[in-house]
Amino acid sequence: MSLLKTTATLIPKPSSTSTFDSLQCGTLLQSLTNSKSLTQALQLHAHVTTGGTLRRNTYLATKLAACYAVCGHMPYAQHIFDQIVLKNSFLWNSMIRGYACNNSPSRALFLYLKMLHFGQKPDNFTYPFVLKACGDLLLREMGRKVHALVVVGGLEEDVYVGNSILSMYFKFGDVEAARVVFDRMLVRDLTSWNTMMSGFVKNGEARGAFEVFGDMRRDGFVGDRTTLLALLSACGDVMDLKVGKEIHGYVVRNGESGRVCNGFLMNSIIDMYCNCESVSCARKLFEGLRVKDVVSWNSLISGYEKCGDAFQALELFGRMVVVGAVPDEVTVISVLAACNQISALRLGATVQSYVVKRGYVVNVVVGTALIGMYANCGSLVCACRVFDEMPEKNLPTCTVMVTGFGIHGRGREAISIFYEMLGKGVTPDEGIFTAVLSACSHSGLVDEGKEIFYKMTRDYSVEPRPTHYSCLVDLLGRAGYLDEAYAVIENMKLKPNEDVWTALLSACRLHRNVKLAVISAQKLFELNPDGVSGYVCLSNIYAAERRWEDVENVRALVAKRRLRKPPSYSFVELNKMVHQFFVGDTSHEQSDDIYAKLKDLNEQLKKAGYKPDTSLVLYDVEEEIKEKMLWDHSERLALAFALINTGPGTTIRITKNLRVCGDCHTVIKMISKLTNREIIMRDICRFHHFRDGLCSCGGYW
DNA sequence: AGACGAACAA
Repeated sequence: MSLLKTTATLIPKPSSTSTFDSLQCGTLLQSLTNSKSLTQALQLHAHVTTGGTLRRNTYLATKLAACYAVCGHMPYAQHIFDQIVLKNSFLWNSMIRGYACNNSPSRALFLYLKMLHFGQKPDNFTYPFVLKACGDLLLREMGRKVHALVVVGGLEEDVYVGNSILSMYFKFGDVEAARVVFDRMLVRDLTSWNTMMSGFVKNGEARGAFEVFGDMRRDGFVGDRTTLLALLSACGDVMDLKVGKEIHGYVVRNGESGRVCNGFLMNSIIDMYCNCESVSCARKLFEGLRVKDVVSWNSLISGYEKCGDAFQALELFGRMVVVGAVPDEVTVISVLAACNQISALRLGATVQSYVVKRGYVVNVVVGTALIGMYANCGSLVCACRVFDEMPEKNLPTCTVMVTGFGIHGRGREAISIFYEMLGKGVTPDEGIFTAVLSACSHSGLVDEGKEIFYKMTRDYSVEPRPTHYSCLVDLLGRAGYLDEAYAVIENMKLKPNEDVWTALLSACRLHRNVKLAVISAQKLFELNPDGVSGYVCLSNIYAAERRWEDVENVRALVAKRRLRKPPSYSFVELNKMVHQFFVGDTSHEQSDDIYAKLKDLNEQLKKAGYKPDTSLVLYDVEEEIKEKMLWDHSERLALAFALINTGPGTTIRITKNLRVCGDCHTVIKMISKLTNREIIMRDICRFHHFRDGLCSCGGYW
């Protein structure tokens, strides 16, 4: 019997016979529990079942159930639990622990209530898991009641129970309550301090975490790995690279002792560097790691993605596959986000088939990332397919779908997803209101949008943020209700931010209202004197009125403040490769062909009646140069490249990092007719579907 | 028999 051989040393005085007595079995089970050895537990289970030993011996059965519970094998644990008539508190506690620690907090609470019902008194071993379950389920009321019971039962001095209470309040986001509990604790250990620190960080109060750390040191405690983990994530949150580097140094210096060194920490340091936007430091550390686990790869890939370097993220993913490291769901999520950034539709689709091929479950997070990728890369059809096929949808899932419909100008569908979600009893948050309001404004659904805005506070007690006001202003402004939009701003409870004034300013451009434009521009420049897009917009407004002197003044202001437009660029994907073009880019290998194509197109368009709108060029140069500058725009380069390299009738997808300019909009409309192509263009605001000389946005963008 | 512990979706 292999079990005897492998575990014989664990038993102090092995019996001379080939069977264990119950005490020895119990001791053995204890050590199996400690080492979480499920396979050996199963063997022992089979051994003690023969001859009905288990049924007769409650002591053994209890130990075995506990062992299964700790190993996370709850069906077996439950099976044995059900057969035991005399259940002691150890058994109850073990079962509650098993469920609480294995993703079944509601079952844990159910058992806890059953325990009370059967008259079994909860003790200091019961409460930590009950509190954990309340925290995980965000059951605030129940959590507070359990806390009260702890106090009544005189168990609040137990440091384990106290720490669990702290942790629960942090999960609720109730930092104040946690603070009060902590201050009243008579006994505190390192875990208490660590729980405080990580609790502050999790609730977005990194500064508080640093303060707690100071108090901890003054109280004579020395931190451990967990302390460092909390500090590292605090550094990342407030972008404190200096302290982050100090911790890195500390870990390197103390690494040999083994007290602080492990992979967890190194990965955390990579993550910290990325959050501080020092990806090169993260890269250096990553390359030097002897053992790179999947989290190391994920940390750096997501770091590149978060810092906006999607190409590096994808390259690293490629290398990961080549060296034979196995990506997981988290990798896939970051890679999809990278595809999303650079509109790599075909590549993103390949990632989806990879997910299917590897047999990964498309869980709710992966599904949500897929929807976002497809919608943002221009394939609403694929986005909808993923959405419809998802067995489980949550709030973010609906938010990306609503956003997806919104940016494609399909407001009605966006609204219906929103109401469908409300109908299922999901509580809406700020984010989904932003999504649905912006969808309304892109589709000109004024009444619907206004209604939703007022419902937000009235029916769902979500207080509008500046972003909601900017959606509302955009909604009213685009539709031409400029005075009403202005009134909304004047009556705002919060201070209007840049976005709000920008929304009004763009509406003024659309409806040629100079008076209000000047007011909004002034407010905008006060808030952000260096934001060049505001000047561009104002200059366009003056140009449309042929007020050249004012145009000149704006230009002079831009020159005086030494402002430059941020570099504008466009992406286009060909054969799963994403090509990036900057303004006036000549670095592409097909550059000559591209410019020849554009010259040719320009001539054909002029024959068809195209007149370049050079008033949209902000720089003070000659007409001829202005016209040439228009034809240097990145979206035209990308378009010409796509026209050269794809067959007739192929849909072209282009993505631009800024707003598409008015002249390009006209040009692309005409080209769609001239070449008989469907051109789908994404800019910073929304999608434009060009077909047969028309655009889905109807001129309102 | 226990509390805390890295990467990921709007």
